[in-house]
Amino acid sequence: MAAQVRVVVMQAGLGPLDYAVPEGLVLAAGQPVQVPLGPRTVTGVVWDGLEGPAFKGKGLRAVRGVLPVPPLSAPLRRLCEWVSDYYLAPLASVLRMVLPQVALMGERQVVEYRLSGTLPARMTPERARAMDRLAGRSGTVSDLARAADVSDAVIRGLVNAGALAGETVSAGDLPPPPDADFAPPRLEAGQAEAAAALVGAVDAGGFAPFLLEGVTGSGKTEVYAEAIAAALRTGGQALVLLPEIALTAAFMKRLEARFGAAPLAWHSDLKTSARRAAYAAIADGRARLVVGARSALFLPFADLRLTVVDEAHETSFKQEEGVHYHARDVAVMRAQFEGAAVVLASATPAIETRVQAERGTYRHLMLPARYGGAEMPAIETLDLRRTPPPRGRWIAPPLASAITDTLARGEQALLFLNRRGYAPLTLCRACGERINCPNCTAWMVEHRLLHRLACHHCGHEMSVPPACPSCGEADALVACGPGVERIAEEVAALWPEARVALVTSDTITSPARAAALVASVEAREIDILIGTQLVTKGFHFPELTLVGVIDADLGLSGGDLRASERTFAQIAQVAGRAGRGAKPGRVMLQTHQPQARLMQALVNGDAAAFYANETAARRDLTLPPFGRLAALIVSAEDEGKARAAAATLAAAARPREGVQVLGPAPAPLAMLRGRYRFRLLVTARRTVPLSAWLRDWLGTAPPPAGVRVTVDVDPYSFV
DNA sequence: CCACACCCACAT
DNA sequence: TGTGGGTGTGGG
Repeated sequence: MAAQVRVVVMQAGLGPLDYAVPEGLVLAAGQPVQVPLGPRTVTGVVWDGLEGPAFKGKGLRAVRGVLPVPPLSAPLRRLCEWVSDYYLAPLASVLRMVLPQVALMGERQVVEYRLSGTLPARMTPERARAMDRLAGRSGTVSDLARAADVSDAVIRGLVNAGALAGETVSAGDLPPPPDADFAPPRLEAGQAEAAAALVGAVDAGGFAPFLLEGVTGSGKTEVYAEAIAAALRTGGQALVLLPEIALTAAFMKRLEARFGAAPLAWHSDLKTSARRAAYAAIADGRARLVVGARSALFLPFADLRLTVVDEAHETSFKQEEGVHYHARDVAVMRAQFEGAAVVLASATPAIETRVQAERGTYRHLMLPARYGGAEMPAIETLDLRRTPPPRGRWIAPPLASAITDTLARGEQALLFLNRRGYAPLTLCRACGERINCPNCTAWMVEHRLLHRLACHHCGHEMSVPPACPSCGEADALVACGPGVERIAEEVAALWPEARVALVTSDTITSPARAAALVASVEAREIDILIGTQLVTKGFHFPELTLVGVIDADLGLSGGDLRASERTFAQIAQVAGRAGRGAKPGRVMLQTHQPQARLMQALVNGDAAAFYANETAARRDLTLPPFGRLAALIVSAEDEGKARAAAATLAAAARPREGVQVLGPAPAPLAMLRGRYRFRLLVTARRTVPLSAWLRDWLGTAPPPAGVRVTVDVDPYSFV
């Protein structure tokens, strides 16, 4: 009998398919291949150990050929299976994260374009926009289209018009290898002890999960860098996952200083050629130290000895589209399959992670003090009920005078408000109309810098209408509430001479922009930073001594089970930006409830009490990690259809001890991208095999045409 | 996921 | 009689 193999084709909804192996072809498990599927040739991966009856029809078709990449390793295949199983995603969807299209093209030459300096004969708004955004960039047509947020046709038009010049390049060069012993730091006693534990685990090999906890500025990076050094010395690879790739520039510099060579960065901004080279180098083990966002977790490392999840409490590690996985949890699973060490590093670990450490599942390493003798900043609340800001302003007098003092001393201040844009709501003074997104149940957010209203959920944009769209009254629209742009306006009015930088995902759009920002802050060219959560992460500015939190209560509203934990972490993180150098830091929290437990814990530096209380509350209510949750969103363009499908699905649930199905209820975002949404929430005891139960349930109740059901196991977002 | 067949509505 | 859009299905 001729040899045959089972192949997972990268087509969601299709199970594994059997193919004949042509004479003379040797196919290892994990090998990416091309196979015929109906009239087409598609990509798939040879897979081992998949259940299911073999194809019994006649005329088994044969594998067409092998793709020029090495087979996916057994640990990576087991990880894919686990992710698929746990998060209820088709194996094909998981494979799409492992094998980005570009990885499969092998060594090939590509043409990269850059602005030539000549202007096209005909200029259009799209062309102008593209050229504006492409200054200083190069890449393939599709890279540039993505970077400029225009279609390929615009880029091709510019190429034909001579405004972009092409150059044929081969796959990019790799950075030189890092040197484990290039510049080892002097560690303080507590740091050295933690580092020794990590190094010991890396040297010993085998699965070893750690929680590395230390206040902001306690030197966690230096500690886990020793574990990276150990992984490098064994000849293996190390991966550092960061929550936000935009702010990695400064981080990369620190690692470069330690290891004498820049790590390999893996992020969505990579050009095609660089991405392909990086993929190949990671797969054959030449790339030794990789830094990336959560997608880097699925790279085909040849010999991964250590994964570090930095800022492991960050909720942005939870993927909210496609496969709804949590990178922190998947990192731990990958380490388990690889037989490797994994370090979750954080100043404010998530309750899930703390509980794992308490249970002894993770080893808990604690760094008690700030590094180099720096003190923790003094945190105080500022009662907005007693000293409110003047009408139409958001900075209360005590914070304003603290800023004035800080500027007078020549030091830097940071104002934090986790809200992009100018104002979250535009209201008609005449009729009370609120400007909503046409596709979502959400307000349109004014972005005054762009002269636009934007929906932060679906991306819908419109210009600010001159008159109320409802009653037609002219000049009646007013901006309500503050966003960071509005704070910047207020700052400009109060301190006209101060140099201000606005730090949001709208202004820091690339690692290059982030690097430029860091450089200008370090060079003392900036006096006041104003930012969203982007500024809470990883910055180290010695001259920054004052942090003002514009609205410490923001984020506490809404029925999110992690709301107060997340707020605590966010404020603790942004507070940690203050006083990291020799000068002491001061933090002011503007709040309407200074007596609240959360505010008191921040003021008293009593994280332990806060977390103990939160943990007890979760335990009492059997919420994660003491119970399990899954959220299902049933959506359709027709509201009635979505509602009916959700009800049918709920009714089809098979009763089981310890499992409860709640709902359906309209989802908090009742309409998103033009689809009506209903939500079901499943609660289960920790001992229930939730994923299997969900799969069984959903398998028996397929949704009708036009209705989509998305499953979110361990949900973080409750909209 | 995606190509294709099939059906129905509507235009020519 | 043609055609375009929605729907359903098979694919090894």
